[in-house]
Amino acid sequence: MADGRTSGSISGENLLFLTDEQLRQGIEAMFFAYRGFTADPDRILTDMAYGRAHHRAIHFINRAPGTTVNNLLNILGVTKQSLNRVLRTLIADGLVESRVGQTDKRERHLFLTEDGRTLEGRLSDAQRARMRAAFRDAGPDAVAGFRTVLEAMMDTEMQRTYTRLKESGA
Amino acid sequence: MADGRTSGSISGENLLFLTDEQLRQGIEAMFFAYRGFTADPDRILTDMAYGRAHHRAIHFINRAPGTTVNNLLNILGVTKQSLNRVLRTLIADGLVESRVGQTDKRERHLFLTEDGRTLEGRLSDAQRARMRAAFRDAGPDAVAGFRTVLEAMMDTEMQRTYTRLKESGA
DNA sequence: CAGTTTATGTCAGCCTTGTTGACATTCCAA
DNA sequence: TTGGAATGTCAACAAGGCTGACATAAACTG
Repeated sequence: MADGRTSGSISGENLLFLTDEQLRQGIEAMFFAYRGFTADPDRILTDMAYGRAHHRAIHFINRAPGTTVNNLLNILGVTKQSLNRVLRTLIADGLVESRVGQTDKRERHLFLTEDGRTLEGRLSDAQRARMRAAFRDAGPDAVAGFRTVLEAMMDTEMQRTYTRLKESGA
Repeated sequence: MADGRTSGSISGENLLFLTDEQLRQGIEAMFFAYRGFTADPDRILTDMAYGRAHHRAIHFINRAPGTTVNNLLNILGVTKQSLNRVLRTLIADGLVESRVGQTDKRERHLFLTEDGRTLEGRLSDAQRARMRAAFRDAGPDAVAGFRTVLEAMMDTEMQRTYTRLKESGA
């Protein structure tokens, strides 16, 4: 199967979109598009002393204010030690506030400060601008397909996290 | 506009797919899906002493055998120093062969060895399997939309590279 | 055709961000 | 009340980005 020309052509249906060549194009599209996806916020971040990891933390703290470190860990899929380094700098720089939980004092609840929200807005605006342009160029049907495929590419665990965030949103 | 509810609702058309909330969901879908996209090859690679950078190099050398280092640099969008570290280990381990150009002796042309092709197959199979499952679940129309949006998300320079590769393919 | 400029690739060293291991604090249940 | 589980922090290391300095080959220029 490694170099078979079509991988799903056993059936009689029109499965030409499942040929290895089509899949490879999808893989490469994913690779190049992700670069574009991160390019604009990355540019903003390197001007300050931050990286993509800081952006991710800021994004999800903004999305779910008061979230715990542990919850953020599950969303981001990194180790707590790795996240901790990022959080430490964000807290030290006054962009994130960490409050000890009142019911469970082991927990730290995370919030963006005013400065944090300002930076979040800058980063979001940049990233959304590109996404908006892409969505508008592609049209609503293409966008629906885009999201369907992306969801199907996630692990079930990620899907659940994604859906939970989605539903908490609007 | 940073926290406006809709960003494109000036027009009378049905532009509800361009609301900030929809864009944010697209952003998060991209984030989670990319994790899934890289998860399977990553697992294979960490067993050996390689990382995602090695995978990318192997992928595109396989895609365009005989490519020069400089060409690969443009495709991957990293610095030559960064790529060089990866190439050096791949060559040392006998997965990639580097031949001095005959017309222009400054150039090095890159090829996968037999072992290199074997690893490439393993990685490709893993990544394609997930992509195939996602494509099949989503169906051909969704896949078309997926690719349309991803292409619209690339910089024009990347789009050109992507298209060139695509057309050289089948 | 000699000297300079350009193209290409390599080496050294730094930074971000991932990893594992060790540990302090807090909570809860036996 | 004490021992284990949960939560978060600190230290040290590895991968893979980056810039800067440099060697060599090719191309250009007077």
